[in-house]
Amino acid sequence: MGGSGPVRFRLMMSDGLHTMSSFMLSTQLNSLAEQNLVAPNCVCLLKRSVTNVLKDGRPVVIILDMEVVKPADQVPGKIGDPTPYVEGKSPCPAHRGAPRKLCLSWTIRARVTNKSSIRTWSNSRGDGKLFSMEIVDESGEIRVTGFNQEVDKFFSLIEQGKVYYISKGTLKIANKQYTSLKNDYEMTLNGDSTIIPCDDSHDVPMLQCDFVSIGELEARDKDAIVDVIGVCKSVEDVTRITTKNSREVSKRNIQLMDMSGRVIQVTMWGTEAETFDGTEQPILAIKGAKLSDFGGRSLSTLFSSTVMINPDIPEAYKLRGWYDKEGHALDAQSMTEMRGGGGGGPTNWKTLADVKNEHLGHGDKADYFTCIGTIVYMRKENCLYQACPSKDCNKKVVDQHNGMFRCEKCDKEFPDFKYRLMLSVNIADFGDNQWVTCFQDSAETILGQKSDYIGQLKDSNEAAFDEVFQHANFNTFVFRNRVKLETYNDESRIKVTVVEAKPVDHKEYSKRLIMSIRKAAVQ
DNA sequence: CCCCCCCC
Repeated sequence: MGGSGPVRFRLMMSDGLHTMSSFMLSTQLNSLAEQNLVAPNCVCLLKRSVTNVLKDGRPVVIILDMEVVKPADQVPGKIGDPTPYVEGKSPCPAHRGAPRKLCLSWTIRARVTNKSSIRTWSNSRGDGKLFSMEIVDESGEIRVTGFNQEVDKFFSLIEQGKVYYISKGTLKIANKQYTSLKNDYEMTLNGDSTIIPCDDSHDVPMLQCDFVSIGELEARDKDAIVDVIGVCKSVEDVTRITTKNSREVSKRNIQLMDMSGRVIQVTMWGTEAETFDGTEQPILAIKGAKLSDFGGRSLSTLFSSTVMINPDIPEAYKLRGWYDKEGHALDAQSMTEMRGGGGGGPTNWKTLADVKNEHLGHGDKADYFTCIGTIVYMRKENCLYQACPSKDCNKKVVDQHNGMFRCEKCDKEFPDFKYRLMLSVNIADFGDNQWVTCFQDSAETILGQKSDYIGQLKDSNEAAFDEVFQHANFNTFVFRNRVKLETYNDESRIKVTVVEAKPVDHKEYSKRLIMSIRKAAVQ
C-alpha cells in the first residue's frame, strides 16, 4: 500500500482446516479492527469479497463485507488444527477434494469513473477504433479498453458514473507512462467479455485519487501523470489557440494552490476551458493531470483527465476551510515561473509607492509590475514622431526637406512617413505618482484614437488635437510596466515603460481589494 | 491493437 493512504489491516483467517494470511480488510471495515471487534480467534462470516492476484502470483482476498458472529472472548481458542493453505496443493472440500485452482473466470462489479470518446487510429500495424474507460471498486481501479467490435458492442451501453458487472477481459501490463491509475494491469475487452448494468450500486465507491502536494511536484519527473487538488486561486480568460496541426482549440490557465502554500499553473482545454467558472475560487481536483516543465513546473489536463469542481470529498472540505481561514492571505510562491517577467504569469501587483520603496528596477534585469493608475498629465508636445513607412520598421525618419524622408535603418528614402506615438504620461494612484512612457499601442489605448488620426489632427486642427488629450485626462487604466534604472551623464534615474495599458476590470479589481483587506486584517 | 493530449 502507498505510504500516504489509510491504514490497511491484514488478517490471517482459518476455516478449521487451513489458514491463509493474505486477507485484507477493505478500509471501510477498518473500524472492526480498530474497535477490536475483529480480534484473534473470533468467528467471522465473510459476506462479500474480491480476490486479486499480485504480480508474484499470490492471491489477496479483499474483505468487503464481514460480520463477527462470535466475538473472540466467547471463543475458547483456536478451532481445529489448521495448516497453511498452499495454492494448488492443499485439498479443498468445496471442490470435492480436487486441488483448487485460481482461474480467471471472474466477474467484477465496478463503477465507470471516466469514459473516453471513440478514437480511430491508423499506423503501420493497421488501423481501427477504440474507446477506454476507468473503473473502480472497493479494492482498486483499472483501465479498460475496447477495440473495434467491442466498441460497437459496448460503447453506447457505458455511462460514466454507473456500475456494471464486467466479466472475462484480457489482462496485460499497464504502461505507467500514460496513466495515474494505481494498477499494474490494464484490461482489454474481448469476444467473450460481457458487461451488464448493475442497479444496486450505492456501495461502490466513486473515484480513487492519490493526491500529490503541489510543493512536491518540483521533485516529480516531467510528463508524470498525477492527481492534484487545490484552490483555484485565480483564473485567466479563455483564449483560442492554433495547434501545430492547425487545429483550433480553447485554452484556459488557472492558478491552483494547496496547503503546501505553493501555486502551480494548470492549463485546461476545449469545452472544459470554455465552461469553467473560477470566479468563486472553487476547489479543483484533477485525476490524471500531466506534469510539464514549462515555466519550471506546470500542469495540463489530458483527454483522460477527470476534473472535479468542489468534489464531495474530505480533502476538498479541509482545503476550503484552510484557504478561507488562512491560505488566502499567504504570499504563495508559484512553481510556474514566467520567463521575461512580462507575459502570462501571475501578476505582480504594486502601488506606485511600492515601486519606489522596494527599489524595483535596481537589479541587473528589468522588473515588471502592474498597477492601477489615473492619468493626471500628458506631455502632448513631441508625442508624435515621423516614422519609417515600411512595415515592421518604426525608426524615426529624417526630413530631407525636399519632400523625401530618410530611414537610416532601411537605408532608404521615402516620399511619405507614418506617425508613431511616444507619449510621456504622469499616472497617479492613492499614494504616489510616476512618469511613464507609452509607445504606440498603449498610447493609442490611452488617447482612444489611432496615431495616424492624431497626427492628422495635429497638422490640421489643433483644437481637435487638444480635445483628444482633454478627453483622455483623468481616465484610469491597468498599466503593466517594465522598470529599469538607467544611467546617463553619471546620473541614474528610474525609467518606467508601459508594456500594456488596458481598461480596469472593476469586478476583478474589487475582488483583489477584498483579498488585500482580508490579508491586512490577518496580519 | 491505443498512448493523440494541443499554446506559451
